[in-house]
Amino acid sequence: MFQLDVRSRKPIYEQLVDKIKELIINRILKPDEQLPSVRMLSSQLTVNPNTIQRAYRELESQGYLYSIKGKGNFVSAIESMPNDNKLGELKTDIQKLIAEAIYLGLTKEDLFVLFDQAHQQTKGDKH
Amino acid sequence: MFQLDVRSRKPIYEQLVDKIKELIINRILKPDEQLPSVRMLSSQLTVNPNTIQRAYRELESQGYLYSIKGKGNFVSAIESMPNDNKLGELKTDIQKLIAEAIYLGLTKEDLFVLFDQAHQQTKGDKH
DNA sequence: ATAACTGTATTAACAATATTAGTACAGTTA
DNA sequence: TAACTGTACTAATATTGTTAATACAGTTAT
Repeated sequence: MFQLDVRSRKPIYEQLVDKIKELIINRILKPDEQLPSVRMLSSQLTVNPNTIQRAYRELESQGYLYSIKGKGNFVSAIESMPNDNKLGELKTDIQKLIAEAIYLGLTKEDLFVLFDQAHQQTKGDKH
Repeated sequence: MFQLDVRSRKPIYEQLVDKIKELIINRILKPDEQLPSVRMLSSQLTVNPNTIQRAYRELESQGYLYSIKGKGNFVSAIESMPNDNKLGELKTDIQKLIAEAIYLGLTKEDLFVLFDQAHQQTKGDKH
């Protein structure tokens, strides 16, 4: 399910957060779908359970997951997410990267392509 | 010249890299312009010289600065930068963020606004 | 040539953090 | 009750960011 790079400078729990978030964004994991349990995933990835739990907790605080004690961790419905400031912060981040990319030669057309590709990923399996 | 947050989880040298890169991208620092010396900036910011040097070295390896021993650190000309892969990596990063933002409701029009704003920043004082 | 700047390198020490390990407790389900 | 879930806590270790002190090398002006 996951490919981790234990030698990376990026912490394992952050890699996990990124990967899982990606699966949710690309609708591979659907709302209310259950994630692997902390212990199962930890043994699959040969990583400490605490590390998995930390990733799940982080995703929960970001609104991508909700957890029920004794049952498991589940994907949040988009509507139930704290959408308010999150999109604004993302826009700020995107704008910074765009500014840098423009400096290096990015055109408006390039950006269109990126949008369309991203759009396909996130909505591709909607129907 | 800079505002640092020593209590941030983000390392000081990374904050420096980001700030200086921003000044270069927004053409506040022009090509071949000299940056403050390692020791001057370190005493201004009350930060260890090694930390400043690390930021400069990082920016140099990214192609934004070049350094001459005994003279100082200077802003690279855009033409002399290793443009090749850098823009490609940026595009990948941008696309990831856009995908996440789309999931949270970003529209194509939103993205246009971001582009235009970024474009103004980077080209605003060109004439 | 000397003085006073520049960048660069190296070593040691400290603090914060990521990760592992082990254990324990609490809720759910069959 | 048994076996699964999440959660909490403490301790030990490894890595990394940061500081500190020192030294060396190139540049520039006097």
